[in-house]
Amino acid sequence: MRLKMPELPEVEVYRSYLAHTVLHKKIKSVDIYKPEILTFSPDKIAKLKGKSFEDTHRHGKYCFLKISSNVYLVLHFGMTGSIDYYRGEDDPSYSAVVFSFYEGHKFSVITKRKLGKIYLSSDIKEFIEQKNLGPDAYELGKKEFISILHGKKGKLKSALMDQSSIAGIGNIYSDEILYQSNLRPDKPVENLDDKAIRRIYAKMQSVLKTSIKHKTDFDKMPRNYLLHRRKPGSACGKCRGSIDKTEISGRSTYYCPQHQR
DNA sequence: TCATTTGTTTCATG
DNA sequence: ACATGAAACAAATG
Repeated sequence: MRLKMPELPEVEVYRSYLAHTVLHKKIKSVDIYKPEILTFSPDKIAKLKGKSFEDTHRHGKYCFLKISSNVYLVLHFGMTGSIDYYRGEDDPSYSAVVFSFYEGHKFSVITKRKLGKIYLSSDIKEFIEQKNLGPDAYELGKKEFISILHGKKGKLKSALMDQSSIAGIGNIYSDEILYQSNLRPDKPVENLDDKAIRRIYAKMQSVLKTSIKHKTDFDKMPRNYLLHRRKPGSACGKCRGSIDKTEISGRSTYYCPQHQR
Protein backbone atom coordinates (compact mmCIF):
# COMPACT_ATOMS: atom_id res chain seq x y z
CA MET A 1 0.00 0.00 0.00
CA ARG A 2 1.71 3.15 -1.19
CA LEU A 3 0.09 6.52 -0.64
CA LYS A 4 1.21 10.04 -1.51
CA MET A 5 3.22 12.30 0.76
CA PRO A 6 2.25 11.07 4.20
CA GLU A 7 0.43 13.74 6.13
CA LEU A 8 -2.15 13.07 8.83
CA PRO A 9 -4.78 11.36 6.62
CA GLU A 10 -2.26 9.08 4.91
CA VAL A 11 -0.75 8.04 8.24
CA GLU A 12 -4.24 7.42 9.61
CA VAL A 13 -4.99 5.13 6.66
CA TYR A 14 -1.71 3.28 7.30
CA ARG A 15 -2.58 2.96 10.99
CA SER A 16 -5.99 1.54 10.18
CA TYR A 17 -4.42 -0.87 7.68
CA LEU A 18 -1.99 -2.08 10.34
CA ALA A 19 -4.81 -2.45 12.86
CA HIS A 20 -6.51 -4.82 10.42
CA THR A 21 -3.43 -6.83 9.49
CA VAL A 22 -0.43 -7.18 11.81
CA LEU A 23 -2.01 -7.26 15.27
CA HIS A 24 -1.69 -10.32 17.57
CA LYS A 25 0.55 -12.29 15.23
CA LYS A 26 3.74 -13.74 16.62
CA ILE A 27 6.90 -12.35 15.04
CA LYS A 28 9.13 -15.11 13.68
CA SER A 29 12.01 -13.03 12.30
CA VAL A 30 13.06 -9.48 11.50
CA ASP A 31 15.15 -8.55 8.44
CA ILE A 32 16.91 -5.23 8.46
CA TYR A 33 17.83 -3.93 5.00
CA LYS A 34 18.49 -0.30 5.91
CA PRO A 35 19.80 0.03 9.46
CA GLU A 36 20.37 3.74 8.86
CA ILE A 37 16.68 4.53 9.33
CA LEU A 38 16.69 2.99 12.79
CA THR A 39 17.27 5.44 15.63
CA PHE A 40 18.49 2.68 17.93
CA SER A 41 20.84 -0.24 17.71
CA PRO A 42 19.64 -2.94 15.30
CA ASP A 43 19.98 -5.74 17.84
CA LYS A 44 17.17 -4.17 19.83
CA ILE A 45 14.73 -4.90 17.07
CA ALA A 46 15.87 -8.51 16.97
CA LYS A 47 14.55 -8.80 20.50
CA LEU A 48 11.03 -8.37 19.12
CA LYS A 49 11.15 -11.96 17.89
CA GLY A 50 8.53 -14.03 19.64
CA LYS A 51 6.48 -10.97 20.51
CA SER A 52 3.59 -9.42 18.62
CA PHE A 53 2.05 -6.03 17.92
CA GLU A 54 -0.87 -5.47 20.26
CA ASP A 55 -2.32 -2.08 19.38
CA THR A 56 -2.01 0.93 17.09
CA HIS A 57 -2.03 4.65 17.71
CA ARG A 58 -1.37 7.77 15.67
CA HIS A 59 -0.31 11.28 16.61
CA GLY A 60 0.16 13.78 13.80
CA LYS A 61 2.32 12.08 11.18
CA TYR A 62 3.65 9.44 13.57
CA CYS A 63 2.29 5.91 13.84
CA PHE A 64 2.74 3.85 17.02
CA LEU A 65 2.74 0.07 17.23
CA LYS A 66 2.41 -1.22 20.74
CA ILE A 67 4.48 -4.27 21.60
CA SER A 68 3.79 -4.24 25.33
CA SER A 69 2.74 -1.72 27.92
CA ASN A 70 6.10 0.02 27.85
CA VAL A 71 7.47 -0.80 24.39
CA TYR A 72 6.30 0.95 21.24
CA LEU A 73 7.67 0.86 17.73
CA VAL A 74 7.18 4.31 16.21
CA LEU A 75 7.06 4.87 12.45
CA HIS A 76 7.64 8.14 10.68
CA PHE A 77 7.27 8.01 6.93
CA GLY A 78 9.13 11.10 5.79
CA MET A 79 8.29 12.05 2.22
CA THR A 80 8.10 8.68 0.59
CA GLY A 81 7.61 6.06 3.28
CA SER A 82 4.98 3.38 3.05
CA ILE A 83 4.10 -0.07 4.38
CA ASP A 84 2.96 -3.37 2.99
CA TYR A 85 1.46 -6.59 4.32
CA TYR A 86 1.76 -9.60 2.06
CA ARG A 87 2.47 -13.26 1.76
CA GLY A 88 5.19 -14.58 -0.51
CA GLU A 89 8.90 -14.52 -1.05
CA ASP A 90 9.85 -11.19 -2.60
CA ASP A 91 10.06 -8.23 -0.28
CA PRO A 92 8.99 -4.94 -1.90
CA SER A 93 11.80 -2.84 -3.35
CA TYR A 94 13.13 -0.22 -0.94
CA SER A 95 12.12 -2.36 2.04
CA ALA A 96 13.91 -1.07 5.12
CA VAL A 97 12.71 -3.51 7.77
CA VAL A 98 10.62 -6.64 7.23
CA PHE A 99 8.78 -8.50 9.98
CA SER A 100 7.85 -12.12 9.22
CA PHE A 101 5.07 -13.75 11.20
CA TYR A 102 4.76 -17.43 12.06
CA GLU A 103 1.36 -17.38 10.46
CA GLY A 104 3.01 -16.72 7.07
CA HIS A 105 2.49 -13.06 6.23
CA LYS A 106 5.12 -10.36 6.23
CA PHE A 107 5.00 -6.70 7.12
CA SER A 108 7.45 -4.35 5.42
CA VAL A 109 8.36 -0.79 6.29
CA ILE A 110 9.34 0.82 2.99
CA THR A 111 11.43 3.98 2.58
CA LYS A 112 11.97 4.90 -1.02
CA ARG A 113 14.21 7.83 -0.18
CA LYS A 114 15.43 6.84 3.25
CA LEU A 115 13.76 9.86 4.81
CA GLY A 116 11.60 7.78 7.12
CA LYS A 117 12.63 6.92 10.65
CA ILE A 118 11.85 4.14 13.09
CA TYR A 119 11.98 4.79 16.83
CA LEU A 120 11.55 2.70 19.94
CA SER A 121 9.74 4.40 22.79
CA SER A 122 8.54 3.34 26.21
CA ASP A 123 5.72 5.85 26.35
CA ILE A 124 3.62 7.65 23.74
CA LYS A 125 3.17 10.83 25.75
CA GLU A 126 6.85 11.04 26.48
CA PHE A 127 7.68 10.57 22.78
CA ILE A 128 5.29 13.36 21.80
CA GLU A 129 6.93 15.67 24.32
CA GLN A 130 10.41 14.79 23.17
CA LYS A 131 9.48 15.54 19.58
CA ASN A 132 7.82 18.75 20.73
CA LEU A 133 4.56 17.94 18.95
CA GLY A 134 1.39 19.91 19.50
CA PRO A 135 -2.03 18.27 19.81
CA ASP A 136 -3.19 16.09 16.94
CA ALA A 137 -5.08 18.13 14.34
CA TYR A 138 -7.88 15.58 14.04
CA GLU A 139 -8.41 15.14 17.79
CA LEU A 140 -8.07 18.81 18.60
CA GLY A 141 -11.12 20.62 19.99
CA LYS A 142 -12.38 23.94 18.66
CA LYS A 143 -11.61 25.94 21.79
CA GLU A 144 -8.07 24.68 21.95
CA PHE A 145 -7.56 25.46 18.26
CA ILE A 146 -8.69 29.04 18.77
CA SER A 147 -6.36 29.59 21.70
CA ILE A 148 -3.43 28.10 19.77
CA LEU A 149 -3.95 30.47 16.85
CA HIS A 150 -4.35 33.42 19.21
CA GLY A 151 -0.82 32.84 20.42
CA LYS A 152 0.75 32.74 16.96
CA LYS A 153 2.31 35.23 14.58
CA GLY A 154 3.42 35.02 10.98
CA LYS A 155 1.72 33.58 7.95
CA LEU A 156 -1.42 31.53 8.35
CA LYS A 157 -0.11 28.58 6.37
CA SER A 158 3.11 28.46 8.40
CA ALA A 159 1.05 28.36 11.58
CA LEU A 160 -1.01 25.41 10.33
CA MET A 161 2.10 23.49 9.30
CA ASP A 162 3.97 24.13 12.56
CA GLN A 163 4.05 20.66 14.13
CA SER A 164 4.83 22.07 17.57
CA SER A 165 1.51 23.95 17.52
CA ILE A 166 -0.68 21.42 15.73
CA ALA A 167 0.53 18.00 14.62
CA GLY A 168 -0.36 16.41 11.31
CA ILE A 169 -0.90 19.14 8.69
CA GLY A 170 1.60 19.31 5.83
CA ASN A 171 1.90 21.15 2.57
CA ILE A 172 -0.98 19.66 0.57
CA TYR A 173 -3.58 19.76 3.33
CA SER A 174 -2.70 23.22 4.64
CA ASP A 175 -3.25 24.56 1.12
CA GLU A 176 -6.53 22.64 0.87
CA ILE A 177 -7.85 23.82 4.24
CA LEU A 178 -7.15 27.48 3.41
CA TYR A 179 -8.60 27.14 -0.07
CA GLN A 180 -11.81 25.79 1.44
CA SER A 181 -11.73 28.48 4.14
CA ASN A 182 -11.44 31.30 1.57
CA LEU A 183 -8.34 32.65 3.27
CA ARG A 184 -5.00 33.63 1.75
CA PRO A 185 -2.14 31.41 2.93
CA ASP A 186 0.09 34.44 3.51
CA LYS A 187 -2.48 36.27 5.64
CA PRO A 188 -0.93 37.20 9.02
CA VAL A 189 -2.48 35.06 11.76
CA GLU A 190 -2.79 38.09 14.01
CA ASN A 191 -5.22 39.67 11.52
CA LEU A 192 -7.78 36.87 11.82
CA ASP A 193 -10.99 37.35 13.74
CA ASP A 194 -12.54 34.47 15.69
CA LYS A 195 -15.13 33.90 13.02
CA ALA A 196 -12.38 33.16 10.50
CA ILE A 197 -10.53 30.93 12.97
CA ARG A 198 -13.70 28.93 13.57
CA ARG A 199 -14.10 28.59 9.82
CA ILE A 200 -10.56 27.22 9.48
CA TYR A 201 -11.26 24.74 12.27
CA ALA A 202 -14.44 23.49 10.58
CA LYS A 203 -12.70 23.13 7.21
CA MET A 204 -9.70 21.43 8.78
CA GLN A 205 -11.99 18.80 10.29
CA SER A 206 -13.99 18.29 7.10
CA VAL A 207 -10.97 18.10 4.79
CA LEU A 208 -9.21 15.56 7.03
CA LYS A 209 -12.37 13.52 7.45
CA THR A 210 -13.11 13.52 3.73
CA SER A 211 -9.60 12.42 2.86
CA ILE A 212 -9.55 9.61 5.42
CA LYS A 213 -12.99 8.44 4.31
CA HIS A 214 -11.70 8.03 0.77
CA LYS A 215 -8.46 6.46 1.93
CA THR A 216 -6.69 9.58 0.62
CA ASP A 217 -7.48 8.65 -2.99
CA PHE A 218 -7.49 12.04 -4.72
CA ASP A 219 -9.65 10.75 -7.56
CA LYS A 220 -12.49 10.11 -5.14
CA MET A 221 -12.33 13.47 -3.41
CA PRO A 222 -14.75 16.33 -4.22
CA ARG A 223 -14.27 18.03 -7.57
CA ASN A 224 -13.98 21.46 -5.97
CA TYR A 225 -10.87 20.48 -4.03
CA LEU A 226 -7.66 22.34 -4.80
CA LEU A 227 -5.63 19.13 -4.82
CA HIS A 228 -6.95 18.39 -8.31
CA ARG A 229 -5.56 21.64 -9.65
CA ARG A 230 -2.19 22.29 -8.06
CA LYS A 231 -0.77 23.89 -11.17
CA PRO A 232 -0.25 27.59 -11.84
CA GLY A 233 -2.98 28.94 -14.11
CA SER A 234 -5.48 26.15 -13.44
CA ALA A 235 -9.10 27.26 -13.30
CA CYS A 236 -10.32 27.64 -9.73
CA GLY A 237 -12.95 25.09 -8.78
CA LYS A 238 -14.88 27.51 -6.60
CA CYS A 239 -14.96 30.80 -8.50
CA ARG A 240 -13.89 32.34 -11.79
CA GLY A 241 -10.35 32.92 -10.62
CA SER A 242 -7.22 31.03 -11.56
CA ILE A 243 -4.68 29.30 -9.35
CA ASP A 244 -1.48 31.12 -8.39
CA LYS A 245 1.73 29.63 -7.08
CA THR A 246 3.96 31.17 -4.46
CA GLU A 247 6.38 30.02 -1.78
CA ILE A 248 5.65 29.92 1.95
CA SER A 249 7.89 28.30 4.55
CA GLY A 250 10.02 27.08 1.67
CA ARG A 251 7.12 25.07 0.24
CA SER A 252 5.29 25.55 -3.02
CA THR A 253 1.93 27.00 -2.18
CA TYR A 254 -1.11 27.08 -4.44
CA TYR A 255 -4.11 29.32 -3.89
CA CYS A 256 -6.79 31.33 -5.66
CA PRO A 257 -6.24 35.07 -5.13
CA GLN A 258 -9.79 35.73 -6.31
CA HIS A 259 -11.70 34.06 -3.48
CA GLN A 260 -8.99 33.55 -0.83
CA ARG A 261 -8.59 36.76 1.15
C1' DT B 1 21.06 18.25 -16.97
C1' DC B 2 19.20 20.14 -13.20
C1' DA B 3 15.30 22.12 -10.98
C1' DT B 4 11.65 20.35 -8.22
C1' DT B 5 9.59 17.76 -4.63
C1' DT B 6 8.47 17.50 1.37
C1' DG B 7 9.05 16.83 6.67
C1' DT B 8 12.26 17.49 9.96
C1' DT B 9 16.42 19.28 11.96
C1' DT B 10 19.55 22.72 12.64
C1' DC B 11 21.14 27.21 12.60
C1' DA B 12 20.35 32.30 12.26
C1' DT B 13 17.72 36.23 13.17
C1' DG B 14 14.73 39.22 15.75
C1' DA C 1 14.20 32.87 26.65
C1' DC C 2 11.46 32.22 22.82
C1' DA C 3 9.54 32.11 18.30
C1' DT C 4 9.87 32.70 13.62
C1' DG C 5 12.34 31.95 9.31
C1' DA C 6 15.47 30.02 6.16
C1' DA C 7 18.73 26.58 4.72
C1' DA C 8 20.20 21.79 4.55
C1' DC C 9 19.29 17.04 3.69
C1' DA C 10 17.84 12.75 1.19
C1' DA C 11 17.37 10.94 -3.86
C1' DA C 12 14.17 10.05 -7.40
C1' DT C 13 11.58 12.00 -11.12
C1' DG C 14 10.72 14.29 -15.61
